[in-house]
Amino acid sequence: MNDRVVPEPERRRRRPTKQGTVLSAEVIVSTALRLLHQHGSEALTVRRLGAALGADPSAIYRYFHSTDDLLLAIADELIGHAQRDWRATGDWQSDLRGIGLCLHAAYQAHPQAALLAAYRTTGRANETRAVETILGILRGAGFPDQEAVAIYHAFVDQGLAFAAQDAAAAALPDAARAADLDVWRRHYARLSPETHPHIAATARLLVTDMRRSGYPLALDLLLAAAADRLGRHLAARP
Amino acid sequence: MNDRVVPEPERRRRRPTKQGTVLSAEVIVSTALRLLHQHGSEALTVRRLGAALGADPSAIYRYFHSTDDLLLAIADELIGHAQRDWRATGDWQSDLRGIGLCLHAAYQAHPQAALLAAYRTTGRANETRAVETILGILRGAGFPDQEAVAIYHAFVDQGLAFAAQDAAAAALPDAARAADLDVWRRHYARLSPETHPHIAATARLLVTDMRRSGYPLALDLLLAAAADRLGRHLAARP
DNA sequence: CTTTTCCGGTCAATGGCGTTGTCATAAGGT
DNA sequence: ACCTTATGACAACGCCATTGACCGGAAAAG
Repeated sequence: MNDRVVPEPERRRRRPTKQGTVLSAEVIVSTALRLLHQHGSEALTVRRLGAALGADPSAIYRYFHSTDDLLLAIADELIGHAQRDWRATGDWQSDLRGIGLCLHAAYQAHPQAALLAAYRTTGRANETRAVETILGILRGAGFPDQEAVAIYHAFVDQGLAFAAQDAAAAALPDAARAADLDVWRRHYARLSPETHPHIAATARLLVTDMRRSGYPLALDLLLAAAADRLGRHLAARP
Repeated sequence: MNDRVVPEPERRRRRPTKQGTVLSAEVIVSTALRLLHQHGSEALTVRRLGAALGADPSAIYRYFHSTDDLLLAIADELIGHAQRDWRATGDWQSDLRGIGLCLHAAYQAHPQAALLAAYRTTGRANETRAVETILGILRGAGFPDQEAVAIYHAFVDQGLAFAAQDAAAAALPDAARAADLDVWRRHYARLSPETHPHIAATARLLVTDMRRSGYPLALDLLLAAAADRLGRHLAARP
C-alpha cells in the first residue's frame, strides 16, 4: 500500500486520535524511541506503538509504508542525534575522532534502537549530511578520491559496527550481561599457566581491559594508519 | 516447559516421525543450517523447520527449550567451523590477518546464526583456544603484555563487530538488502555538486566501494598501526 | 456561510508466528 | 508379553504485521 502514505510536508489535515493525540511522523518516531528505551527491543511492535500513541495500530501506516520504513526513520533520527554534539576543529584527525566518538555515544544512548538501526543505509537527510561531512574532511586533508572513499568506508563501517556491538552488550538483560563479564573473572582468570600460558600471564590485564569498549583504541589505530598513508601520498605527489 | 527436553546423551527411544525421518538434536541443527543457507533468514521458523524435517513443529520442543535455545546450538556449531580453516604461518601480521578473515568468512557463511553468536562471551573450549592463540601470536611478536592485551581487544572486537555487521546486512530480507544497496545508486549518485560537492565528486567510487565489506581495509589499517607501535616499542627497549 | 472533497483515524479480518496442554502409540526394559 | 514412558501428533491460544472498507470531520471551494 504505497498510496496510503502522504509525504510529510504536504500533510494538511491533522485529525486528533480517539484518545486526543495528534499524530505526525516525528511524534511516532520519538514515541518509538521512548518505547525502545523503556521496554527493550521486543517492545517495538505496531500494536504496542499504536497503544502508546493512543491510536489504532493501523494509523501508523498512514505515515510509514511498513515497519521497515519506520525503522529507517528511527535510524536517521539517531544519526541526527550524533551530529548535534559535534563541532569541527579544523584538524582532520581530531575531527574524525570526534565524529566517531559522537556516533558511538549517540548509539549507546539508545542501545535497543541502535541494534536495529546500525546496519541500515537510509539515504535520508541526516545520513546524507554525515556522508558529505566526512568525505569533505578526508578530501580536505589531501586524500586522493579513491583513498578518501576507501578510508571513509572503513571508518564509517567500523564506527557503526562497534556501535552495534557495544549496544548489543548494553541491551542484554542485566543477568546475561553480568554473566558475560564474569566469564573473564571466573573462567579465563583461573586457567592454568601449563595449558594456557598466554592467558594466564595476562589474566589480570584481560579482566580490567575487557570491561571497556575496544572502540577508542581501534579508532585511533585506524586514524594513525590513515595518517601514515596520507603522509606517503603527499610525499609521492607534492 | 523445561521437563520436555531430555538431554541428548540420555536419549534411548527414537521413534520415526509420521513421514519416516528419525529426529535428533544434530539432525535438527543441521537441517536448520541448511534451511538458513538455502532460503534465507525468513526461512527459519519452527513451523517450516518442522515441515523440512517431516515432523510436527512441536516435536522440536522435545529437543530444545525454545527457538533461542536452538539458535544457540546453531551458533555453537558455527564457532567450530570458524577455526577449522586457519593455519599458522609464523608471521604475526599475516597470522592475525588470516584469523580475522577466517572468522569473518565463517560467520558470513551463516549470517543469521552469526548475528546471535558475535555478541556473546561463552568461555567455552573453542573460544578459549582462540584467545590463547591470538594472545600467543601478539606476545610472540614482542608486544609487551599490556599492549598485547589492548591490541588483542581491539583486534577481536573489530573482527566480531564487522562479522556481525556484514552478517546483519546479508541476513536482511532480500527486499531490504537490495533497497539499502540501491540507495547509493539512486540517491547518493544523483546529488547535485552544488549542494553536496564531496559526494558528487566521488559518487562513482562510492557506488562500487560500498558494495564490498569495509573489513579487509579496516583490518589492514589496524595491523599496520599495531606494527608501527611494535616498532617503536622494540626501538625503545631492544 | 454552505457545500464538497478527501485525508486520515477506526474497525474487522487474514494468515502467519512461537508455544503449550493433551493424547496416543511405539520402543525398551523386565 | 507386559508395562512404562519417551516422544510424536493434534489442536488451540494469543501474539504479530498488514490490508480493505468505512466514515467523520477538517480544509478548500463556491
